[in-house]
Amino acid sequence: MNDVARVARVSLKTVSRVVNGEENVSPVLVAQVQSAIKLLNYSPDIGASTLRRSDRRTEMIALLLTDVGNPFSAALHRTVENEARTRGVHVITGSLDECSARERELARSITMRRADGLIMVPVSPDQSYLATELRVDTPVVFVDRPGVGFPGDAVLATNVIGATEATRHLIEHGHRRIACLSDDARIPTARLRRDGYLAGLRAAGIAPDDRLIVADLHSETLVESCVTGLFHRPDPPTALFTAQNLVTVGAVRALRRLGLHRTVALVGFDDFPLADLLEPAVTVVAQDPVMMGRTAAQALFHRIDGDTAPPAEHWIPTTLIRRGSGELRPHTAGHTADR
Amino acid sequence: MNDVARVARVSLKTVSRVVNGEENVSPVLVAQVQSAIKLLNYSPDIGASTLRRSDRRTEMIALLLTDVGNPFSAALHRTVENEARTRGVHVITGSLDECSARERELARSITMRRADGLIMVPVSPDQSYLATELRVDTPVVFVDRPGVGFPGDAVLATNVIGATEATRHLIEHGHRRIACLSDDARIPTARLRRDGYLAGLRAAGIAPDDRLIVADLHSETLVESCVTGLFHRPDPPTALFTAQNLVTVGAVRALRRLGLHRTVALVGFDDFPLADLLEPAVTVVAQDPVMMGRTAAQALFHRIDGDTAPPAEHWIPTTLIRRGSGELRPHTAGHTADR
DNA sequence: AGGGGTGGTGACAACGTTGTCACGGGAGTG
DNA sequence: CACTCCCGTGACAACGTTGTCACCACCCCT
Repeated sequence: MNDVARVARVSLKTVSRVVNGEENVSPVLVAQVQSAIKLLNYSPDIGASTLRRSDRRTEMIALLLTDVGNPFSAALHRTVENEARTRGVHVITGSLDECSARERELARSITMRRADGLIMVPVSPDQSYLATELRVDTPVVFVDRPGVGFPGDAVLATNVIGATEATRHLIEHGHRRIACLSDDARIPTARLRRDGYLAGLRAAGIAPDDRLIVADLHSETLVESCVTGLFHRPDPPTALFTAQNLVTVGAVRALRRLGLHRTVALVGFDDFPLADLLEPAVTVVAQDPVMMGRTAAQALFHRIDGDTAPPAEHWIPTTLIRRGSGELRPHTAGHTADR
Repeated sequence: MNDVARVARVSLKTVSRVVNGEENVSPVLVAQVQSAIKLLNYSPDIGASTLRRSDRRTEMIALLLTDVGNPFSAALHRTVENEARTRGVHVITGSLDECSARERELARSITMRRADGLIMVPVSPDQSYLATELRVDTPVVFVDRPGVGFPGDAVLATNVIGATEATRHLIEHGHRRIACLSDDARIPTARLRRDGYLAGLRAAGIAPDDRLIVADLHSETLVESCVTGLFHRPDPPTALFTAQNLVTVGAVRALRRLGLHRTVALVGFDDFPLADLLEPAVTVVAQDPVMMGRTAAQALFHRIDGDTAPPAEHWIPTTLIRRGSGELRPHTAGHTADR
């Protein structure tokens, strides 16, 4: 910028004015400065600018997801990016992998980078550390799961309602022995979806059977062996409710292998690409990651713009999508656990 | 930092030394400074530090993808992030959407943020603008497609070889009328894959039939209507080679609708989740996004570390994965009883 | 005892930018 | 004609850091 000023024969400040499009600079000087900028390939340094400006905006927001490679996270990311783009704001992302240490580490890093705001899928059981870690007045929006111990808006899917609806749907199709398979029980959404499942059973007067409720299925192979185990027991379920994406896919694989995919009903929580092309197509309770991302971004920008209302919860409804697997009726003929 | 110095009763510089873990500070002062840091919740400002340091590293790299929401991009992103994480570097991403203007816009923004390096899937026909846009000595690595007009390493899949292999595979299973469906012809990979297809035909002495070669299928509905059209003509293909992800999925949908999915063979370029669970499971030429991401990141960091060798091309091999759809033999029932 | 390290510390300038203030001059007002 | 006002411009300090240099106090040599 110094060089530009020298070449354009104006002061530093005038260059600054031109670069920032301020008013009250004579057209002659504007032209001089602009041609000097072009001549020197000058590019302003946003970091230095941020340092000096009074508002201290970096025009960057941070987005901490479970895993930028997974479809739900990627969809969120894309929506947040779209929303940020309209404001000329950049998104800087990180994958947490359900690891608390990683969450703190990234929060610290975000702070050192002075992001204007933070959208996160909280992973550790408690976010109160943000109070000291984060710079004051950095707004935080939690997505998918509520934050604990730190005030921030939350954007949440209707997990309980959706799971109840899935369960009721299966019950309405004649099932009474419905298994509930979920991933890591420490994840709040997993617990809420199981609660919804239990509520669905209760509403129909069905006593839950602990042997049909399995948690901590955090890998696809675990899901497969669990499902296989269920159907090698005397009193197998006639339907499955799978409380997460990867669990659903694992269950499909297992049922396929057991030859039961046209026999055992299945409803999954969270939609996934190609669910409609499987045979049978998979009935799911779909979340709306686009709506969640947009809502979160808009909430964050409101806060950045100075909204100081108390933290709000935004509930994004889920939708039951009937595709076939959830409409199978229970088979009365003896089950065929192959082999 | 000023406050910390005051509270710890040391100079600014000593605080800096402690924060950066420099040697030759007496343990007593280190302890004083650290407790002052804790007391004040001090967090260093990486922006200010970057501004002053002689190396000017921001510890951020930029990653420009076609769309962070699409599985191939998301997989690349995740791998690059992993690689960057080991070096304490952040990744800042952007989606280009095959839009040249967006590419330039983001390149400019990256420059203003002074990213240490850039990994990009080039979208516009020419990247020579980077020479003036980018800060000198900012290394660039192109992924998936070569860059034009600007020197940078390139990490490329073996598109031609992979497409030839797919075509040969179909020919070996008895097909002679093989359609080639690809997306936007302006995308280099689309052209290369078509070239590979043509080479495969040529090697087998099969004359290409222009009516079986369709490009610019940039939406799934377009693919569906195209496939439908192909099979309503007198001389339909017995096999399809689809040159991209979404095209493959569109073709699966169309074949399904026509009831031809067990009749017409299909090989797709680029793998996708659940391809193995469709019926028939989809044979693909799989790219290796993990290897591509890792290679790109490593190449970039080498450059950042000062490697000044001339730009290199890294070829990442593709793999034919036989799953069923590509092993279907041509049906003789139809018009031409070839066999 | 004197000379040459070396280890620990701080003063100060500088990175690239913008906020603040001051100044000169021309237009508008009484 | 004097007074005010505002417009266009620039000088200067400051943002939060770190590189450079200088300083003092010690220790180890001869």
